[in-house]
Amino acid sequence: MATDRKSPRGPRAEAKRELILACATRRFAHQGYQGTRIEDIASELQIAKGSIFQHFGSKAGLFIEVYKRAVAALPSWLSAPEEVRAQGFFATLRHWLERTEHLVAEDWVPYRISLIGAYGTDLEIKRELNRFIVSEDPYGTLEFVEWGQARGEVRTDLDVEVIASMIDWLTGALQDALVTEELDPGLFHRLRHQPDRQRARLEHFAILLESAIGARGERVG
Amino acid sequence: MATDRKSPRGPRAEAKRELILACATRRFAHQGYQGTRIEDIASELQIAKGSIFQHFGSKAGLFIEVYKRAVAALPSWLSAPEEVRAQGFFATLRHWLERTEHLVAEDWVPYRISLIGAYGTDLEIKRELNRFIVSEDPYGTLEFVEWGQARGEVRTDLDVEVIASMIDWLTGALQDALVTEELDPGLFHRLRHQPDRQRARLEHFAILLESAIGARGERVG
DNA sequence: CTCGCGGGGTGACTTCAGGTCAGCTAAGCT
DNA sequence: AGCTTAGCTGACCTGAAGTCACCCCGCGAG
Repeated sequence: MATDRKSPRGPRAEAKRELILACATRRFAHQGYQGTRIEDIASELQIAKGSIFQHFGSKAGLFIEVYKRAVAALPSWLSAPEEVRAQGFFATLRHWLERTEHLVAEDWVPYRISLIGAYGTDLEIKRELNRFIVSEDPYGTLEFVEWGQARGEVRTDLDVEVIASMIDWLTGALQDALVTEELDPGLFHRLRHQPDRQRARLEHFAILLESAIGARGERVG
Repeated sequence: MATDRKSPRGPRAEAKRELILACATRRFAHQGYQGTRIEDIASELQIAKGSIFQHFGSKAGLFIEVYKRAVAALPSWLSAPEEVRAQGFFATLRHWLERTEHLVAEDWVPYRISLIGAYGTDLEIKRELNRFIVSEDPYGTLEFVEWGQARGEVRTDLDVEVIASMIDWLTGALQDALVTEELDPGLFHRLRHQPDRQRARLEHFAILLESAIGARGERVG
């Protein structure tokens, strides 16, 4: 698929990498993966196309780098303000659910990149991205769940991985539905002009999650 | 993107459409979207490449058709055997969760196509597929949820759409994790040689779903 | 039986974007 | 100033999607 020449490593090269990444991030977010042409990035930056391949090996390599940065820039569960965390696990979870729409409005780009990584490339790339997510756990979901268990708010009768996966899958899908109409099964974009009903829907998901993983649902066994 | 010439409609043409779809389905399932070349399909069938474009307009058009068929071939929730349904909503849900691995082993192809449609193409195509899923509801999740509510097993204090979306998202993600290691955050493929532990994990998800949407969790108010 | 017609098939050709590489430029060292 | 080498360049290559002018063949009319 790609060149295996070692990419430039000097300090001068680092600055250029940043430039390329910034430009690529913007273009991927707006045009999608297929819609972004390496040639365009090069000409926007007034550099040669070959240069980009020198640095990132391939279009896929460039996207993977863009993705890692974007995802790392998204907030982790436990990075909520102290006073929110003090109110507990589900308050923290609600805090992020409610903030998602604001955060998306403020800076749409990393959410969009994360979404394009999830759905808009191909399985080869997806495998790579998934490896990254699993090994880095950038949102710190596992830690978050363990924290909730330690506080006695989250059930402890099921494997942490199972609970964390459920949270990741559900909140990920929710986020995607909020970011892009294409992925919304009619839950939010159909209520574009009724923000209070949108918020009610988010609260419904919070209720579902709380019922699912809250310690109250625990089975005696 | 594609040709807009009207595709052949005669009865003779129909047979050829079927041939192309069958071959394309197999190749998409095995090689993925990007990895499948129209040229190869044509030469396998001993027909001209142009012929395929005549029928389906573009590679994307061909895939969308393949996807619709594959998804329509998957079982809907309420198509479970009578004796299973008689045991109720969550028994039916468990029935499908447990059967997924068998069904996948028996005929991997439609699951794989559904997965490739979900993650392995691009957002343009995904929009089209999502429209299909939303408008056709091929698994009948909405109906299934209403049936569960009518039996008094599923909570009625939240919108049906919200509950149905949760089921679709979660069981979809589960299915994908079972079908393809690339999408598994380590829940199943790591336990490849311990089928009983895999089954336990599935049961854990069933428990989570039951806690989430069961009528027991309903809030008074 | 032949002729004309049109649905459908054909494959060489065009386009276009990712990827390559032999040579070049310039920054830094001696 | 001369040497070395990291990093840049852009013409070129490749490979796959998509196009289209032409052909073929089945069929009904004469």
